[in-house]
Amino acid sequence: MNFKLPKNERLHAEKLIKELFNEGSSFFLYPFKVLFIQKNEVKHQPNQVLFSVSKKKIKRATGRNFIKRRLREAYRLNKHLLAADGIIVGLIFVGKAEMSFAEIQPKMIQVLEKLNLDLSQKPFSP
RNA sequence: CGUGCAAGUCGGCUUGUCGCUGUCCUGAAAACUAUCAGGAGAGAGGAAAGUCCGGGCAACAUAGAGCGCCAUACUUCCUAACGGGAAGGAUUUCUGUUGGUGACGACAGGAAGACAGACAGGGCCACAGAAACAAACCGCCAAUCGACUUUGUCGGUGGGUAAGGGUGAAAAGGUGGGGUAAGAGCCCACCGUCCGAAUGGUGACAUUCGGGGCUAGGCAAACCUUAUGGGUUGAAAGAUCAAAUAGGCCCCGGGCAAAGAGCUGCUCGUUCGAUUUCUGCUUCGGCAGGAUUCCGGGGUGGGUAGAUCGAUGGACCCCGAUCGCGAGGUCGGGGCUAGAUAAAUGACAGGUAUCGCUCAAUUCUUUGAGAGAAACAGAACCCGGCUUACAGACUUGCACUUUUU
RNA sequence: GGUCGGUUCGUCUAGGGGUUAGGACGUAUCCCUUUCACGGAUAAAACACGGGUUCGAUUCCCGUACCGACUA
Repeated sequence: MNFKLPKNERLHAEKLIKELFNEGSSFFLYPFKVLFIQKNEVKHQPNQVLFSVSKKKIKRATGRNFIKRRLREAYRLNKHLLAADGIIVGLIFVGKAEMSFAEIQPKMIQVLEKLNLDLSQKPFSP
């Protein structure tokens, strides 16, 4: 099983990020706000994911780095739950305190399962 | 041994699995960039932080001078530079000893500070107080006039007077003596202060001698003056390469003869044209070329997304010698030590060092087990400082307490 | 990343060295009214924090914390 997370599976293009925030669908699942959009022109290509932690919620840069690393780790170990189909996902951490990996991982699994369900219900996204 | 203060050093170590970002090597595919697999080796700090100063670097600007604005301000030195640092000076203050009737001084040790200028100028100094810069409210004093209970007291007049009172943060040099109607640097000695000279010191300044009677309240961290420095903007600076789409320009081919083009958000309307126009030839029927407009193709310039450089070998680090009180300088040898860009150092499972807590054993200070604690904090072009945050460990020096000798 | 500005009652603000820190809305009490509202009177309530300059600091200077604006 592929546990890698190279650069082409992380979202870094400014145009796609703007599109995600302006036109993507979203839902809350504490401690995350999840944004997602499915692009037809990049179908059957690897999914791209973006992690973000608010400066308002976590004041110290050290704490933000820890959260982002744990999010990345949780996604890396569980990304097989989501079919690779050109899905762009934004994971925004909205919790107030730092969380350990043992707390984050079950939440990440819930998020990916819910995302899979939503996408299968409406297969044709704009 | 313990506690406190100051200075300095360090800021856990390690095994396995799965991952992230550069570098090098090998292989695959490809031959412009770029991709994949495997291996080796590297991968946050003392403050990376705050962005408070200084410099490198880059672009732009730039005749000279002045005004303005900002910053700095004892001296000498260090440095690429600094508002940083070192050494020193004076001042203030604290402690101890000591001299003097006193004002005050001497010596030793410690601490502190943005420490130029208040006879360049204007300004401010609330309340209180007579008066806040050069002052007569109370008081003191002799003279003169008047009254009375006549050698004194009271009141008036024009004067003298800064010793005393009270107010205030601050009241016009201070102490002691002489002097006087009372007083006053009015006079003397000393202390302070100012001016000049000599000596010592690179200098800030110090010491000694002589003189002035003293003319000088505070605020410049308010305006200001003097001296010195500052061109502006910051790596998202700047340089190079460069898709797709839509414009610009050039070339080629084709269509058409008014079908159109411009103004306008759109309609109406309006302008140009409507014998399309211009040039040449002409047998006057037209023909050729160009312009305008539409369609298609090709090229080219700027430039967006994006990519590369800038950008990590440097005022670098370690060791030794040498010069200097020191900050630091010079010489020699060795080393290469993050380079990301929606932004890399992580996750999980153990072992171990440190710290106390609980339980058990025990030769009574050790052993074993258990559950914990472990700070401040994340490079963003790079350096030199400053400031702020910080669990704990170690080294050195000083002070104090207790015990033993 | 860089450059600037601000912090005053619960809220919005004035004051830029001088001792009661002012105003509006809000809050509380009383009056008015049969009652409520309106109106009137009174009261409580603040200079972000730590140093420094000064006789004296909300004001001037330095540092810290927090908030905001601009810059592509």
